[in-house]
Amino acid sequence: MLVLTGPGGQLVNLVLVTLDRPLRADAARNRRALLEAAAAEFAERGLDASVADIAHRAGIGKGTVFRHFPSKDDLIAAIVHDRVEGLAALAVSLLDADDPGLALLEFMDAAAGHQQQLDLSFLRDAAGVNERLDGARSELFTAIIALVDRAKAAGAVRQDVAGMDVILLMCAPNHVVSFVPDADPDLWRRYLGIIFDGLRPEGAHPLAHPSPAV
Amino acid sequence: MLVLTGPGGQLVNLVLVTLDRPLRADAARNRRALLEAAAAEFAERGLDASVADIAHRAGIGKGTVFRHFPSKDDLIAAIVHDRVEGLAALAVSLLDADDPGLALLEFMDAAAGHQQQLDLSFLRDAAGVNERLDGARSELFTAIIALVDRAKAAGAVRQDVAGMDVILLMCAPNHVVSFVPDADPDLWRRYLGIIFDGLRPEGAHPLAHPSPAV
DNA sequence: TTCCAAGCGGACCGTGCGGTCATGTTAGTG
DNA sequence: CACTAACATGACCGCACGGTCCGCTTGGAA
Repeated sequence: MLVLTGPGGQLVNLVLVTLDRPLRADAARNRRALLEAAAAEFAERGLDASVADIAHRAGIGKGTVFRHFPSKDDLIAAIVHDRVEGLAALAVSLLDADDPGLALLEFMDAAAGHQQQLDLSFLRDAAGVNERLDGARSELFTAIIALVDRAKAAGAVRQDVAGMDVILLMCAPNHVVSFVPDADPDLWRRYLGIIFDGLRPEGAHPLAHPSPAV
Repeated sequence: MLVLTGPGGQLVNLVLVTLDRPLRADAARNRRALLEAAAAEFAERGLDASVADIAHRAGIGKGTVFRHFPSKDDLIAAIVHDRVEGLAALAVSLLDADDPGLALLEFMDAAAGHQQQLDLSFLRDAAGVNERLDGARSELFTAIIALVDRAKAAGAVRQDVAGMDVILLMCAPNHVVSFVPDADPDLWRRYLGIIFDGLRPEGAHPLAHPSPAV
């Protein structure tokens, strides 16, 4: 980052956008190991896992972590970006499935499965910090909303449910399961089932509160 | 705490159980302010709120906090104990309501409302550390299980749901809502509605995974 | 009014964190 | 080879936290 003084005295930040020179072999290897270790560590101990532990797990020095990512938040954002992008691609691909209701269920299933490895709390914490992440996130959100709209049109989910509801509720199964120690790794499926049943039209009771805006 | 050396050389800890001498007037006042401030701070910033901030909010010194509670965990446990006890009393009182289904819904409503002010994550974190808390918690759990059993017997909730499911799911609405910034404080009611609909017998689909043990 | 145990408070300590930097190492080009 | 830019490293820094401690203040019984 180059910092200059512009006319009027205000600071001008010129961010040198990654002119993606290919990484040296060792650097690329370390970067892969780092991302993998960080994902594993975050999955096991949450976002509070220390950079030092991550570096150790990756078999590299702590300084190397900060060579690849300027801050811990950027490291988190990189991992999250990958997941969000993957989920968005899945959501889009499910948009032309035969059964819209099943497609939505399949998506929520995959989303919960991914979250098992990384809590989605970044959606709250890492919003606004990283431009690329924000883009991927809104791409994911619009795909989910389309998925929900199709399911509603097909009568597979209740009419008073909105895309945002699914976005929020897909975080619930794993969170709920995190309370039970030594839980079966598939336990979240039970609660996804219950929650999805709550989204179905049969036996739906009027909701007391409107859905929040995206 | 008195630490002695017993026969064989091992340490013997004699915990002087609170021989509840009445607190001096100022101490009682400070203790009330402390508990109130801690509850508010934890509600706003989570369990990571610092002891120093809590003390400042209560208008007392940091040392005073540790005079009343030997550690931060004990402070948390005290607050949690109160809430758990309150919820348990409510659950028990709802056990002889006319409509078992409505009683369960009412309980979950109250539970979610309380959690709005204090995440229930203590159930995971503070287990095993505090004996009194463990007692209150198991009291709460058995009351909830009874509540669910009554609702099942009345046909108000699906047969394949267990008490533990409700215990876990009652944590979900507030967690889900925590992702939306500046959310309406009543938004959790929407998701409680959806989740409770998922517990109803109408439109229930078989669940893939059995309920965890208590 | 006296007196002291109970209570108070904030300077202080050890620890672990995210992040930096000067120095040493290595991949890859010629 | 040799040579350099890219890269790796871990000691180090500043900070904020939970928790301690000791000198001071005060409630309340006599």
